[in-house]
Amino acid sequence: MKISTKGRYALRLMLDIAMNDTVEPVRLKDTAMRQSISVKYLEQIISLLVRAGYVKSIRGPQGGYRLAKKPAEYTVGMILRQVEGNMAPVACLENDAVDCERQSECVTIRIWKELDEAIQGVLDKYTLADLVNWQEEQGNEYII
Amino acid sequence: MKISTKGRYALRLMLDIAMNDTVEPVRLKDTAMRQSISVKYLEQIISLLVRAGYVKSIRGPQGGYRLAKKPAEYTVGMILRQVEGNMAPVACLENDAVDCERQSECVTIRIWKELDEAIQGVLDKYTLADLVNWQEEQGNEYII
DNA sequence: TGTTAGCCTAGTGTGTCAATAGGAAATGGA
DNA sequence: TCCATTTCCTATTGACACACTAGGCTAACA
Repeated sequence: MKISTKGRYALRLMLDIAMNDTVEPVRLKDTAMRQSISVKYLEQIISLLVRAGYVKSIRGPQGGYRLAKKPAEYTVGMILRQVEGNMAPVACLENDAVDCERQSECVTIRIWKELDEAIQGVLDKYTLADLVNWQEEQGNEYII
Repeated sequence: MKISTKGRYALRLMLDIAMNDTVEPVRLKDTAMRQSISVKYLEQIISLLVRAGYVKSIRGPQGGYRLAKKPAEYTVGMILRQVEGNMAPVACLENDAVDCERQSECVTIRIWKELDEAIQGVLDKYTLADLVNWQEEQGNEYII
């Protein structure tokens, strides 16, 4: 029951882009430095976000990445679901789940359903904008 | 972000014992039949529950397993945490976590903390007794 | 003393995780 | 036009966990 590095890094990556998008787009090289994650690994993660249309890329020198929309338009859940796949705690709650033959007599699914709702509830309650605000409130002056 | 079969089976196993504990203790062979899980795999899972003191074993012929306490005294979370290890969504929230060097500037941890509370909240809200009730309400007559 | 149960440890195939590696393609500047 | 920079794409790899299976041992009842 763990969120993988891919999911956690994706969130930090999106936050890093949100916070450093100035005149120039954000280069992965710089994000990699700031976040202590390899460029190569970030490339893989961001390709998922580009394909989803969450991030726009600009190639060549002075290229980089920009958010496609405003930070407030991305919930944490949207980002995690994009890179982690489904965030449901059991497979039978996934959209494309093959239905389980025990489903009719299954009572544990009630727990999993409520758990799923609780998880998605928290993850969709916050947006990138919230993270940006928190980061600005807290200790960001130290980093500059 | 998935609960493993070990966790899911443990819950079904405890529920099965709770529902079939009569004069004779519950044999794994029977649970295996009812739940469509191999005896060998159930043995491994139940050994974790015996060690935790959640289940008492009786050896020899007419042996089997009994719950050590009443169904209402086991929350779903207790059972899952026992076999799955920690149910925290990120490693840095575990009891014995080595502290992360980025922790002071980390804002994503606020999300993970709230997520963790939501998860434990749901899992500790229900007990085995609830599952027993649900099972009795619903379709249990079909199985008999 | 044999059968029936639980107890214990080892092994195994499969897959995912968490990266690293290498090169191709685009683009702006000298 | 060439070069440096940056994104894009695919392959590979080591480690580890997952989900079991297998085999033998021990306790207890009849």
